[in-house]
Amino acid sequence: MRPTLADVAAKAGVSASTASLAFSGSGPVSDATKERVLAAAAELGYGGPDPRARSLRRGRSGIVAVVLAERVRAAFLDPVNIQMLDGITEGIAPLGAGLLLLTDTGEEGGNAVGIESAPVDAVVLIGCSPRVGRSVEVLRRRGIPSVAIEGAVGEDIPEISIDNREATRRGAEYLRDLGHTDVAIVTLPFDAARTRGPLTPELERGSTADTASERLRGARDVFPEISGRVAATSSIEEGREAGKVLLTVPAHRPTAIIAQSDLLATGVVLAAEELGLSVPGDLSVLGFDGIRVDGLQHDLTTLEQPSVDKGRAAGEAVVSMLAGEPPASRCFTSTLHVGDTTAPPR
Amino acid sequence: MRPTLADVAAKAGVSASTASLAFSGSGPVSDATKERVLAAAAELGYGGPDPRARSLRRGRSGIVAVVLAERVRAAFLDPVNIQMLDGITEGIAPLGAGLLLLTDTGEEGGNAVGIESAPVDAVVLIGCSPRVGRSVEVLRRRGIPSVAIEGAVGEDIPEISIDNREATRRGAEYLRDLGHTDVAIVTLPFDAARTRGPLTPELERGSTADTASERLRGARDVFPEISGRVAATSSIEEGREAGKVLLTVPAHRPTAIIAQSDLLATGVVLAAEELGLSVPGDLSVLGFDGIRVDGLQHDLTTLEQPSVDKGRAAGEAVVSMLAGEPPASRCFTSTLHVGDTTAPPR
DNA sequence: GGGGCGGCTCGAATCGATTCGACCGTAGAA
DNA sequence: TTCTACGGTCGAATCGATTCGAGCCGCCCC
Repeated sequence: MRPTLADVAAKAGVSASTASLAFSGSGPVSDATKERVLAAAAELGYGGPDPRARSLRRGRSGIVAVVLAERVRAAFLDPVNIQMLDGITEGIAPLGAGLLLLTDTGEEGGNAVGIESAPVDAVVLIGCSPRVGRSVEVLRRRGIPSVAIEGAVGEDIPEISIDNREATRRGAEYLRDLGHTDVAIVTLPFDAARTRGPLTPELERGSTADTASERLRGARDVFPEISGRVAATSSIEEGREAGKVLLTVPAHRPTAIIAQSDLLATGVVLAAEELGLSVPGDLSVLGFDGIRVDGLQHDLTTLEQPSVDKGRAAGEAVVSMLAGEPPASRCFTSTLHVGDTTAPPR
Repeated sequence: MRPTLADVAAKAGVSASTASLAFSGSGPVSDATKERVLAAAAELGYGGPDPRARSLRRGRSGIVAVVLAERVRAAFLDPVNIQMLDGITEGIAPLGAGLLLLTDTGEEGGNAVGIESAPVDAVVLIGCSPRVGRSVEVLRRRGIPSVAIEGAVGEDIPEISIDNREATRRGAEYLRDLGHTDVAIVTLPFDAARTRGPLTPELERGSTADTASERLRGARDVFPEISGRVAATSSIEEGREAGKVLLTVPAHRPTAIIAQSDLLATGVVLAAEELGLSVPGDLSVLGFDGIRVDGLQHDLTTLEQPSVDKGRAAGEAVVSMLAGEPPASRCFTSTLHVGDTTAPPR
């Protein structure tokens, strides 16, 4: 058996309470006693108070969960997510808590630790679908503060978002003002199944992804008849594929493409160039996010969103909720960055 | 007060033990009773057993910690780390555990949850310095299985590594066989302070980074007099800066540069091209890792290491240690991938 | 010398669930 | 009819630490 605090206390000739005081540092303990306890601990090979017991008693575990909508590798492919993660880290810094990575991939398999069974103090949901509703209900019951970034999951949980629709509209207006009328779109996936393919009314109607829907609405505000492709995820590769399909219909080739993420936009640019089209000469491309895509030769025209701020806001939100303050949603605004991937149509 | 299992049991008219059985599913409970308990729980707004209490009693928390050597954002900049993370996820899948992200950034500040105070079942250290030695000692005392990836941290903790020295040597030999004699190197940082600058004997001597040291040795095996620059981190930007410095000394410009990571190598390629040098015509560049750098026009000549496998092996190692099996180290081998960034010198 | 006060230490309750062995009633077997 | 077996339930101990109020002791001051 591994030694416990009680063993250490016994060895040091003090009570368990005193030994606890000696370890936690707080509370009045004479130096002599403290030293005796520490010595006893060292001798017994005691590794300090068990975090499990401590967290039960204290009611805090020092862990904040981050729930991703997709598997870890996929999520981290997009720098936006990493930036948000970084922001969250900053936001919860006063808590000194660790980040527990969880994924919202359908039901939890068997013994899998999910949102419901992890000893966490708070939860940040990133881009989660309403599918997590049931889990969120459990969190509410347990009184675990939760915040959602981009994704409405429940009434009383605050949401950190951006002006997806308005931002996209501004971008679309910019394209229109340049003279574009023939515009296509490459969207993020609409459902949990991440169906790839043409943009159909069914897909739109069955959408569980607010971000994709809102950005699409913004585009429709300016180009009501816009059509396009739905990507399976936010990646350069997906963008390239979608771009190829959209651009190899010469009869009706668009003069501009709105992509719902910079990664997708980058893919579209690459697809265009592979097809011998010049950007922005033959094709204008508008992105979304404002990340710097490593290696892309262009300065993407895009809607810059404050990813790190979003993460930080989410972190700060759970901190204040943990402190008993009421939850507060927050909406950031994006700004149009005009780069060199947009120009008037030929 | 939030309801507890006892409250639910009372409401349902059963004992706490029976209620527990009803929730955990295991154990013989009549359907009628189970239903009554669940109904009582629903009525009371009970959110299921408290994970904290459960983990204390069971002795397992369902959480595996991953300790990174640098802050989250920095670590995830390098795809190698993400790949390893993904591998770890696969490796520990049978555990169904969540991944707790922790960083080894010096001492733990105040209330910060560190390796020592987090309720984890196992720990995977990634590229950590011996600085974590003290924490590892605590883990040993607590009997928490630990594994290190690339970084010797203690005698009895198994290490998952690759043949850093031999691999680099093979790469260097390849360069030598191509005819290069004037070769420089861009290394990963040698110390926790991440000092950037020229490669000096002091830096080398004070190294706490095995990976950088071993790869350097491998290069020295072939080019004993090799000199170069130390980067502050593995990134394209750092590689570019180092490359610029190395290549703007025309009097003694190297014909080949060995970079200790693909990100650094990419930066070197970009630096060369910015200076009007052609790769591989004027300069050969050798990388390390075998990641596909998004957007780089070249097919990097590099030493491919099995990152995902490393992560998976680490995950499997902690799983087997958790099952009581003795720890086992493992060393993978890297293979030279010849791309289009190396050629004989002019 | 007595009262009071302050600093340290101790007991005991508590956090919330899990689990093992005991117990009970009934049904089937001998 | 009695014994066995078994499904179902309950009590009580346990996991390991924290915390609050009480108590003890010594010292200072009147």
